[in-house]
Amino acid sequence: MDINTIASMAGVSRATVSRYLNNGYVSQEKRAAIKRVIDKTGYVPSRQAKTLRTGKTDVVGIIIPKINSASISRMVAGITSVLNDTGYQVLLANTDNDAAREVGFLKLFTERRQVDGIILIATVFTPEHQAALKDLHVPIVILDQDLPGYSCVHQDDYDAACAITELALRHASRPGYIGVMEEDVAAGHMRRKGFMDTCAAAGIEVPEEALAVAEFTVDAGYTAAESIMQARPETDALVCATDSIAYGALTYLREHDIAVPEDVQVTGIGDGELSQVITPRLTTVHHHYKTSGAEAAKMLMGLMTGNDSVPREVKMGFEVVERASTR
Amino acid sequence: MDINTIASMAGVSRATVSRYLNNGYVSQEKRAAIKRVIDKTGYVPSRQAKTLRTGKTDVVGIIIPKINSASISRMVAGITSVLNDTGYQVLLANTDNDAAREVGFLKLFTERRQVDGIILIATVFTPEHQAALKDLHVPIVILDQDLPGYSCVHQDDYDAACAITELALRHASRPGYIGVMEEDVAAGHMRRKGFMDTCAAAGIEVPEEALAVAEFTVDAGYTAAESIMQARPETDALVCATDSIAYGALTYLREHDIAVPEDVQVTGIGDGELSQVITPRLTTVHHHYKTSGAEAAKMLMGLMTGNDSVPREVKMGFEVVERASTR
DNA sequence: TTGTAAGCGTTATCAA
DNA sequence: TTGATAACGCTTACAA
Repeated sequence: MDINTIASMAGVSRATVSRYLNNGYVSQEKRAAIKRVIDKTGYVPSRQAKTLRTGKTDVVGIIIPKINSASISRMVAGITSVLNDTGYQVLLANTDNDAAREVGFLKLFTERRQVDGIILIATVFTPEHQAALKDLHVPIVILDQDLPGYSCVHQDDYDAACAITELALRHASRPGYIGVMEEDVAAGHMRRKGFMDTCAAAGIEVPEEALAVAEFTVDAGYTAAESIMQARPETDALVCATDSIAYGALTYLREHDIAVPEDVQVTGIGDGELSQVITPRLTTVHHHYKTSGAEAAKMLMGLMTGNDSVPREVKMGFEVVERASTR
Repeated sequence: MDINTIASMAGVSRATVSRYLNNGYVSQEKRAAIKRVIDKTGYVPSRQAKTLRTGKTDVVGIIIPKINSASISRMVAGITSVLNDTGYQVLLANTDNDAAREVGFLKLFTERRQVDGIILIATVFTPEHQAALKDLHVPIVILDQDLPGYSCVHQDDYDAACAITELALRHASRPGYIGVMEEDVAAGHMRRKGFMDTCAAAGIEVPEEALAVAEFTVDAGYTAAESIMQARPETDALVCATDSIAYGALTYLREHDIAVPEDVQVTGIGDGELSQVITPRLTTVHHHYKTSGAEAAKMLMGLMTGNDSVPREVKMGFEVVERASTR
């Protein structure tokens, strides 16, 4: 069932059918005849052939480090919600936290000309990333990370960390910090810097042993809290780079009968669905992850349609959510 | 940069280059010459053209009701982990819990011949689903639901519900149940049936007001727990169809100073990452979601390569995880 | 072992 | 407003 079949059944040339399918420029009679045949046969044009001819795929590639993460899945939900409504489909690449694979998919998508645009949720940017980004010949939007020179949508990590640290410092003077790797500029570097700067501004010097680095998991949060509390038992606040890490810290403190928030305050960043469910309910920063995904998708649409060709950077707002894990 | 360019640069015909790219049957010299040219130019064959010619897309479509759900994202992670290693790519369709869209994507994927196979994580099966499934001309695997006649991978929902209910009944005689819609055979009907049958076997009659139906969310769990506890304050156990619902129930009980597990026991099903983090740690059933996703992907691979053409049903095992929310 | 030639199903250009 | 005709970039008989 191809365009030729339809054309002959409708008694027109295939060029006319093609016009019917696309712009228009077809007389009423022919239009009706073609419509009738298509309705009857259920003909659907071949995507591949169209793509081969036009170069447009109507697919956008999205590259993510991990799917089963609360923040990332919220961003993906935001992306798909706007893409669904615009006729684009989503090719999903999950790198499993492997930065090399990230570059691999970047190349794959563009070399094979499989996508009209890309949304990249990255953690680190290696020189290989930079090179691959340079070679891209489709528009790209970086999500959740701020890479100068590229269109991106990201959280206000520095200010969020400052705000939550300030809140913790209202009733604490010996804070500890559990962060993630510095190479992750957004969640690692910026949040840590926000914490450190705020402490410094308050005249507080944070000793080395009150600083820990963890993975993005509950277990890692547990272990990091343990190491800080053992090295410096007088710690009276644990500021954590993510909610998951904070969950782990809370678990450690509870198991060791350290009262939260009386003895030690705990804060997170991100505001996962469960932060208001754990005990004590977690004070954190609400980030608009889903909205940022939608924003990125809209921005990419703009770039793909060529309306919007200047790179823009969108920094999302946030809200401090004060709950029971701080005083 | 197409196959003709490479051919003429290497001094061979494009058929030879094509052979080089695919099966073989090329002399050593030509092979070397072609390799040199390809290495130098970085030529990558066009996917579209290949697909147009061969009909194979090397893409599998996956249809899911929701991305930001712990169980679903674990299944997707399992799927992508095996697909990544086999050279297939993933076209992702998120229906946002809209069953009509589910059918829409099913049709879209196959009519456009965009995928070589489909994995469907569905909740309900309407007559439209059945019709669309009939019309499919690519292999499909149903994940997390048992649809007779089709290849599927699903959890042992009935036995899991029985097991967890039995555990709760060791120290309870007036249990309540918070389920999800019956139309969802796996999570709705089977789990509820497991609960009811186990109660009946224990000689317990569960009154109407101790039965609630909720959405798959924490908030819905809270509300449902509220309605049961108000209608029947002597309730001494709340068996919940999912962990999220159980989180909500725990929150309600805590806010109303009802001791868990002393006054009311609470159980979930699914074992999300956070179930061991909340207070009290949740007794639940561990389902191997990620593994089931991987299993489904492998099964689909078998169907697509034509090795495995008989539909198979895989029922995953489970483990009861006894923690602090039961006695 | 290699080359020629005929498609795969579209869209776009150009005349009519 | 319509219809030939030439691509788009590849694979695969078939013949050499």
